[in-house]
Amino acid sequence: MNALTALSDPTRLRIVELLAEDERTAGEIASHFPTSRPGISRHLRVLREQGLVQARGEGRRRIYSLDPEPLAQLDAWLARYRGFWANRLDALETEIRRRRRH
Amino acid sequence: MNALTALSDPTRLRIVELLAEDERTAGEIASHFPTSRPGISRHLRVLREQGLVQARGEGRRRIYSLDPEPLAQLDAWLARYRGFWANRLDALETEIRRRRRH
DNA sequence: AAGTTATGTAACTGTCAAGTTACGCTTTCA
DNA sequence: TGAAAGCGTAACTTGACAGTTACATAACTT
Repeated sequence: MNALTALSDPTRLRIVELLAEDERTAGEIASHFPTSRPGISRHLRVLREQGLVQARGEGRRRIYSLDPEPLAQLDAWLARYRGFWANRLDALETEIRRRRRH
Repeated sequence: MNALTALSDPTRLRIVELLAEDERTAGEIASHFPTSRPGISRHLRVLREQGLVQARGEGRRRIYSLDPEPLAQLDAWLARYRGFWANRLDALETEIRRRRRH
């Protein structure tokens, strides 16, 4: 559940939200925060290491995009406990999900 | 998204999993970890403060149980991005969810 | 070629949180 | 009633991490 540790920082959480909208360069991302650019660079590194984002180089800039895999994992983890706050519609969701697992 | 910070610690994550099975006393919980009992006590405090667990006193012991609310919130947050790893069945889920919001 | 832009890394600092031991309080039991 | 059981809090230590400034590198631009 590495997504949890990566997302526990509010800045990184926000970065993920930004990248969910659209991919962005490191600079664009940094411009959304009061934090210095190197600081953001390190956050991006953490997100990369945890597999939450991917970076591809394009000329002198690096374009970051979201990699949903860890989020999907987190979602799967949560699904196990979804019964706790379930109502009928949620039960249906769970059923769908269970069935898809084949 | 306070669940994220609370669950970023692996011990606390495990505690939540334990309490998802069944409610337990502080001592029972602590017995599952190498950490000292006071250490666990502090983790429980964090979980309490973030609303993830509830404690009720029963004689000289405290019985902890899971409060799913923050997990439900986290689930709702994730739902916004579920499209990223979606297939058709997931799209149906989203639709259900959206509709329930009334 | 020289300067500027885009980005990452290095080294340092300060804060916070998780761990420990020692202690205190309340409840049970012999 | 005194001892033990069950928990929590206090005070301290230590390690991790987010933030900063300074520097390095690579790629456009003129």
